Amino acid sequence: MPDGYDPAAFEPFAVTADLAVFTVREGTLHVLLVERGEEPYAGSWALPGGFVRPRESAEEAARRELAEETGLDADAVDALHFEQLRTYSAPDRDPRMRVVSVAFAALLPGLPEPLGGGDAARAAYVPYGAVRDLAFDHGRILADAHRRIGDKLEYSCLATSFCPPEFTLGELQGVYETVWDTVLDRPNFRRKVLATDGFVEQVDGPPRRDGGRGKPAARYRAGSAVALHPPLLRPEGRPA
Amino acid sequence: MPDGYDPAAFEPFAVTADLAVFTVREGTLHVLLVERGEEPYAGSWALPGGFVRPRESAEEAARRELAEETGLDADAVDALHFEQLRTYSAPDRDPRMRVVSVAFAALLPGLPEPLGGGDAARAAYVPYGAVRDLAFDHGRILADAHRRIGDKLEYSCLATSFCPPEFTLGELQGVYETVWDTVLDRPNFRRKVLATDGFVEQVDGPPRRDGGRGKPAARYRAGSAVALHPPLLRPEGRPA
DNA sequence: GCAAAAGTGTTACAAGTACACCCATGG
DNA sequence: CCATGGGTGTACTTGTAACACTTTTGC
Repeated sequence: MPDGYDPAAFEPFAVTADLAVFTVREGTLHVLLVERGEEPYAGSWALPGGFVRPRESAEEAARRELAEETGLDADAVDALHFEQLRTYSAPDRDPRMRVVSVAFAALLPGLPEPLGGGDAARAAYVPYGAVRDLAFDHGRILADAHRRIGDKLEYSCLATSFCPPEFTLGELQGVYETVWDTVLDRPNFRRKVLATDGFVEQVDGPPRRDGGRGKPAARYRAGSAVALHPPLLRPEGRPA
Repeated sequence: MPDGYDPAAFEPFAVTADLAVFTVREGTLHVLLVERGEEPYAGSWALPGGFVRPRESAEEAARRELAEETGLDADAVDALHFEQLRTYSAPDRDPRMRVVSVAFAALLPGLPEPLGGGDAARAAYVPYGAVRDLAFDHGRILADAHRRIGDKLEYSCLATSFCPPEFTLGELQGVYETVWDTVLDRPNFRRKVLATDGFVEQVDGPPRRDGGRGKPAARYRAGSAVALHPPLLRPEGRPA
């Protein structure tokens, strides 16, 4: 036993990994939520998550839980952007017992992934703006996650994680506009992205035809860069 | 009991709060370390920290532990900059039992604070560059904390937390140069800081005489701003 | 032809960089 | 009078914002 630790003197702590999973669908930011089946908060929506098992880290638990909830296979989940947010440890955050939650943010490309089987609980992608009254302190966690993702778009190449393997600059710009709820100048956005080494790289071959009107767009892949120097700052004064 | 949680099926988790406490002393970045008295890692240096108690959050535990280690009174500790870093949860990070550590970074103004009583263990401010072979994964935690503090100097007004209540712009610049291990252009630094509303505010009265040579410097206090728009970017290509 | 989306060019302005230079003080 | 640190001025370069304009497609 560690010095200063008397197991009998401490009520047990449980450790959970909770996830704020974002995706962009049809120009709207969505969050993956599950409906709780039991008290407390039965019938409320909550973030997906679960207990960290004895032989796994919080990161491993988060990936495992996400695979279970979404039905994605392990390889697909491994490829996703995952990021530890922070840990929520207020003593009363769960009325039943002492639960410390390590929160993660994850980004899904906006594909028509149906929610596979997984747990019996109902799960759905809910528009971010329509989310209300989550269970526990999950509303707070979700708000923190949203702020973090928005901030990270400024100085990292994160936005490509919201896109399928091949995408157009218009789609990439849509990610920024959706998460920031703002409108960007297309010519400037384009120059900025292309001027950043390793942010995106053009794919050879015929341009993208997605059924819509307008000129077909060139296709791009995510590049090898991670950081964005200089940053792509979000317009401050005028939020759309 | 929460659904899906069977206390008997899980070995107990212990939760600790560990601290990376930085201060600038005589132009060098220092970290507060404690010497371990017991196995494992007896005789090694480690980050200060301790177990989260049943009725406190990890943040409260961190502040309590810091007060105990440094001998600072509670009010002084409450005024310090505190920031949750991330949580370290690898199953084998402590060989004795399952310990999840919520890590924090804290900044002390560089005053000649002697280390008060506190625990029996030896504690010291160690130059950051001289730190080697910390116990557990504390080396990793400390490196993460250092990177985070350095990054935050760029886009927040954090640097004033390293300074006493009144300081000169030269001292503030010294904080940046010490943490980043670089040299900044004084005129540009000055303009940048003064151009940022609420970063610092000048104190009336006679200029600062600190015994040294040179023109006496005007004194400043930390302002009310928290963020730095636009950021004060660290020079990239030429470190020092 | 017209709307819609992609892509190019240009201009005006703000910000960051790299200096040269003057000021006040202690030794 | 000179070394040292504080403070001002300025030219140069880079990055951003705003906007006009051309191209290629579907209807």
